[in-house]
Amino acid sequence: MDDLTPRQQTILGLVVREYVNSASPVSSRALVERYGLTVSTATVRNELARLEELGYLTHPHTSAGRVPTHQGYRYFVERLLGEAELPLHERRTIAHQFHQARQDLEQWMPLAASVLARTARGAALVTAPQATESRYKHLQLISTQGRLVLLILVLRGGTVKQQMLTLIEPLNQEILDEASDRLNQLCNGLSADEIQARISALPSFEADVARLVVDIMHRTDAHAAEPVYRYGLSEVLQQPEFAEGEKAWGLVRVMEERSFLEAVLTDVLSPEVGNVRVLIGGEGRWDELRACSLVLARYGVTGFATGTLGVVGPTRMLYGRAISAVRFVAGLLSDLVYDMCAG
Amino acid sequence: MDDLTPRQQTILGLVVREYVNSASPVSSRALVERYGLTVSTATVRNELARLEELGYLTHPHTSAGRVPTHQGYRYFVERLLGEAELPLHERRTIAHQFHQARQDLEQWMPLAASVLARTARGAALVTAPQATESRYKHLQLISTQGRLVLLILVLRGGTVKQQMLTLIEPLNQEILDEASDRLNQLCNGLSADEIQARISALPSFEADVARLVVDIMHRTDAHAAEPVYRYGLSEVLQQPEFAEGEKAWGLVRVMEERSFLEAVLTDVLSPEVGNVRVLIGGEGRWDELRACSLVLARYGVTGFATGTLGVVGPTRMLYGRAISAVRFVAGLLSDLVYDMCAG
DNA sequence: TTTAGCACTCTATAAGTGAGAGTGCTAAAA
DNA sequence: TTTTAGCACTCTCACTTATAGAGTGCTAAA
Repeated sequence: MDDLTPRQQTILGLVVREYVNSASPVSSRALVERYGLTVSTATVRNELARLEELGYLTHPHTSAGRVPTHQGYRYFVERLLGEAELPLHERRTIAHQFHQARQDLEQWMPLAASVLARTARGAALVTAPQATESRYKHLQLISTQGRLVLLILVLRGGTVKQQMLTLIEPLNQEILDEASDRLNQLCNGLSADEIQARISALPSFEADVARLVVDIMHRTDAHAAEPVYRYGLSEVLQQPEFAEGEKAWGLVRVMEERSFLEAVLTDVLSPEVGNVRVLIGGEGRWDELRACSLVLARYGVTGFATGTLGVVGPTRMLYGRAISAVRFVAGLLSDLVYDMCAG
Repeated sequence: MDDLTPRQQTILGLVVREYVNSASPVSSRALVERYGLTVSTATVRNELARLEELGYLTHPHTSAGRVPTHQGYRYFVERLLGEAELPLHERRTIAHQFHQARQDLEQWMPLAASVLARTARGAALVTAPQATESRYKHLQLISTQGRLVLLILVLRGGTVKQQMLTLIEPLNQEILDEASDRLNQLCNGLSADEIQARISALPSFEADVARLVVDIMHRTDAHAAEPVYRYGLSEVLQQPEFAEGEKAWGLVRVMEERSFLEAVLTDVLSPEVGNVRVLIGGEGRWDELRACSLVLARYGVTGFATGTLGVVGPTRMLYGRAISAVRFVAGLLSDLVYDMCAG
């Protein structure tokens, strides 16, 4: 993968841009006319042929224009796309929306998804932040009726888990309060294993509750089921490349099938909060995603709680917008998580 | 809409069944051969022509077989489909799965969605149960860091709301506990408006918290944002009728766009828990849904908390399975809600 | 190295053809 | 009166053929 001449870079960039706009193969004439190049179409054709030899472009057929290959998009994303930010007014609007929802934890995720989808013009995915290792913060037992008790467990990082609990014999609220008070004092800030180690010292009812708590925390750590927020799938499916349903399956699967998303995420993103990553056309590993690109990032605070967010679209995607939108929203969410985690 | 002769009913039923299986227009010969009718194809043809005159069937073109119209499906669903239940072994399997998840509140909804989708062979939608009028049950204030406090509000019916709260000056956990204890004693079982009426009698900090609580409860009652659980969209999109993307838009929209779903639900279902309702081809009111049918039901306990669930698929849907699956799962969820609400 | 010019290739579109599926109608049979 | 056999008719589907146009690749000159 030798380096391209400046002119080749310009032309590759223009082909990508033009193709992203028009959704149809780009001809040498279109490039010269629309972008006012100072060379002739023949020259452009020579360069296009060279770029094709190098693997950055293809031909759907002999007499069609050029279309970027995955490698072409990759080069575009990594070398030709600056670190542009979203325009100031968009950043302002988004920041404002998040500021308004600042207090309302449950709004963060759906808001992030819808903002991301609209800004990046793709389908957005956001997973709730998940503590690296869950740590006990607070427990509440609420008597419901007879022997049914609602257990509410708050973990560090703001995760709240609820579960039903059936007692062998009815207990009134005061006894429940005493038990939860004792557990709260004992377990504050501990991990599942640390609580486990202390169970034997507890009276029988508290021990039962503690066992359940440990169980919930283990399940949480195995990140079995933090919800995924989605938005914008229907918009993306209207793109011409998905007119025949088959092309869209991979996209719908990654949006819907948890295990598939999980596989892609663990493969593409490191567990640390870091840079935005781009997965183009499944990158050889996921054939269903041949027609899609994903722009992904982890947000949150490494070591406390992290989540992921991203944009899914056709490979013919507005990478610039998508990347800056993902970066910006990830930053906002990280700030919110930071506020929560510092405590 | 006069009544059909028994033979016409039989034939209409067979056309629907055969079309649902084969996904292509049904000819008179196919009916006679595959279902061993004791009349000739010509007789069947006469009946088919009559059924078409009456509006139950159509012709894609002169020399194609018959396809049911929306009216045809409607007649099939209302008159020809018995009140069949799912086979025992499926009911057992499903009941078992719910029994296992009995304790784990957060699992109910996703479980219901996936069971429903698999059983009814369609895309499933489930909304969390929502109290008719939310009633205060329990409040917890948890100090996080400095002036940030996590407020957890439990409502009757098992809804848990969480929200951040920024204090003017830091307060330690004991003071917070005292405040929440006082509010818990005062507000237990009250509605938002009843709490509102008592705010003036409270000391300033408690009053602030109570105002926030009232706000949250009002927002909840306006059912702004109870989550919707989905499952099985990708399967449905593989049906031949959605091969060209356009037909699928309506289906994807109803699965994804909250406001659209809301509109359909309020139009089709009464607020009371009741029978399963079927919406065929948008029933004239939603053009986007021309190619889809919805099988919907409300579950829960009228007057306490209700939610909705349903199956979305092509009009060429297994109505029998879908209806019995929706009815069965709605029953199971209602039982679970009943257990919660009785307290 | 660039460019003008031109032959060449391939698609997209339309039009035409024949086979086959399935109907609708008619007239006879039950 | 209902059912049925028979047959003409219609329309789609798959395949072929023809044509126009877009866009390239190559060659030879600037």
